[in-house]
Amino acid sequence: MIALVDCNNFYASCERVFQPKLEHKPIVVLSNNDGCVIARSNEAKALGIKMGAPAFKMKSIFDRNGVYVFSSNFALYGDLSNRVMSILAEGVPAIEIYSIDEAFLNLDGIIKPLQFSIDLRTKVRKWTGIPVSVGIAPTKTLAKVANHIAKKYKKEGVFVMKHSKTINEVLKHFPIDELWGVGRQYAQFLKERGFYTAYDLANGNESWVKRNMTVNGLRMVKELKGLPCYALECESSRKKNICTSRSFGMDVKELHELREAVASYAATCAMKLRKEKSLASSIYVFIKTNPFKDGAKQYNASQKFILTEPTNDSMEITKVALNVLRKLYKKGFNYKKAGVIVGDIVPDYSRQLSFFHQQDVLKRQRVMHSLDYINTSMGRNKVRLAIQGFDRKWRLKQEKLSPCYTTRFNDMLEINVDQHRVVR
DNA sequence: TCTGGGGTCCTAGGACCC
DNA sequence: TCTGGGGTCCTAGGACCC
Repeated sequence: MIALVDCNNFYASCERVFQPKLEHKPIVVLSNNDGCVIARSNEAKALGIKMGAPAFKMKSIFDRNGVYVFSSNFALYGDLSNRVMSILAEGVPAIEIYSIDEAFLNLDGIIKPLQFSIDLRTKVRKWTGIPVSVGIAPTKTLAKVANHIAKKYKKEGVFVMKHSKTINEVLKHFPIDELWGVGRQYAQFLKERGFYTAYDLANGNESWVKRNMTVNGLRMVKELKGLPCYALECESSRKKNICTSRSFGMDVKELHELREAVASYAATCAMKLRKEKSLASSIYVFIKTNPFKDGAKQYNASQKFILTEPTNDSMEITKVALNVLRKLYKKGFNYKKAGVIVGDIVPDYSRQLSFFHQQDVLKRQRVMHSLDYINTSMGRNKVRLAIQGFDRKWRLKQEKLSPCYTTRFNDMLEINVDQHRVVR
């Protein structure tokens, strides 16, 4: 059996951990740049606040209902995620960390999955403050279904779906559009052809499904029937592309500002590559104007550059990215977003050093190593390329950022013991 | 004023190889 | 009359996930 453990309203729950007064209060977390709603507590969902809704359109609802609004604080969420995952990893033979707030667990050898999961859930809550739901079933797709049921209907937050009678009963009431692997397009397509529930799809004609929904659709049908098609992926696999992109906090017109931003994104990509022990062979840069601005002149441009030798050197990648940017840039537009994607990634041990540049490459590797060491121990961007800029006016808007309670000394929670009162 | 930021996989079609 | 059979690689586009 496979368990899917999913943190409830994860980002909102993270904000609550160090501010217990937010318990039972509506909370939303906004995307970068404080743009859209990307997480909601149950109370916020009950107010009808939709996932992905633009924050500025929701402002009156926020004000009227005393909604607590947060900018996203990924340092906090990432750290709490690591804590949850390490607790889950104890006591099961294998774990696949599927996303920041979800993990599949292999329950082989666990005799009482239900009691085990209830205990696990209590432990995670007690040790981290994060509430989780657990769905248990013979396949990943069914575990996802079970998790939905656990979260929605089960007080104890756990649901086991083992026997085909239970499975069929659940699938008959499970809307097709909530299935893992059915997005908006497939949902509409399937409904137009009379498939409304997971049960309808599970009993569909397999070759028809394969023809219309590719081999992935076929796998989904088999998994719904209890035949596993997706194994647990426990080794984190090497990324094939790495992207760093942001919207700007303001309109950006000038090349020198875009250069700061693109250089920063390129350097971040290089850092992510080094963290993965990978090298990239291609660098793709894009810039775009704001598509939501009515009547504004629009311009989107992008270009890929293939390197002669793969690299993860910040200076090299930045230099190439800036050369591409120079070709893309046109004066007279208000740019809203830019990004860098490094691709054609290979492991760093596969590097072929060129005969002529061997010494240079080794020297630069040492520089990069020192750079990472300083920035890891003393704070992000403590040492950076000058071109990345100093005032960085284009940076994100993050007006409602909570403290990094667990990852920054200055943000640590202070408790006044005498008065039994939390000071911060 | 104001609309996120990451990823993956599959397929078809074209170009090319022997 | 009749024109093979097996591949790979690349790209664009479309779907999905969190």
